Amino acid sequence: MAPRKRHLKLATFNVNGIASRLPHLLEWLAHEAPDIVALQELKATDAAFPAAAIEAAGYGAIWHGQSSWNGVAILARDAIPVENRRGLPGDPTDTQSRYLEAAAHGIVVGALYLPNGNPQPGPKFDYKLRWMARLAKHARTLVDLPHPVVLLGDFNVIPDDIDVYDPKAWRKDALIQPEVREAYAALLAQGWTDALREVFGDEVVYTFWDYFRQHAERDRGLRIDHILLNPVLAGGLQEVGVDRWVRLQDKASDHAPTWARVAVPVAGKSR
DNA sequence: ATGTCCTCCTAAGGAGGA
Repeated sequence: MAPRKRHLKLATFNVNGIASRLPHLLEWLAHEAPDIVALQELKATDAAFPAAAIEAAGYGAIWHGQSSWNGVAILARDAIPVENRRGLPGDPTDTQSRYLEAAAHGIVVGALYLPNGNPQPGPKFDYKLRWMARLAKHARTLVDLPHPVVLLGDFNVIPDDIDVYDPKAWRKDALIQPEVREAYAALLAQGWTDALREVFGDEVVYTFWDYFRQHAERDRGLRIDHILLNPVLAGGLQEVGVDRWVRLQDKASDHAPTWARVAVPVAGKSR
């Protein structure tokens, strides 16, 4: 008998303020029914997280908030994520809420909001590079696990020139600097599969459009929200997508929900 | 160089971040 599999939709969405984006989030959850969701830029304290509304929508959640900035969460449809860790190891003085890790639906989920790093050069860029080094060190402990692992979120990295509408316009930006691209490439080289690039091949796909000059309407965007699969999970990659309709709504976040559909063996039924 | 949107602080716009 063939091993039984089930399909899971894994998504990441930088909401740019959970308080102002809650209606969009709930509409998107109802419409697309992702199984696992990583949220970034909650811009809210733990107490202000709208757990009741999200639970009413059918999702269990864990979150790591912070006043004004940052803030990440993991949602699971009809399940409560089991938390593994909050915060990346390697710097006890780092107080920014940017990493949360949990198990849900049989998958290890590392949800991250990588530092923007602008202006560059400067202390914020240095922090970005240090954070990426810490991420790589931790990711190394996850990639070869015998379980499915996904590392997803707003990476604030433009991996290649195809991932930005105008590389020259962004050449001084932290998201495109050679050190940042090299750090991202080195992370992938551990054995992670960049799900969107894997499926899109040499086709352009964006996940973020800034608020200036009607860039969303004109489709002048960046690909900076990424979904990385370890080898166990990459074998089941089926389909990817970006829900651009969410970005084109009124009062939208500057990011669109980005997702990958994967097939995973049902626990205990396959070998 | 510019533009736009979100949050906080605290009562009206300004600062800081992206």
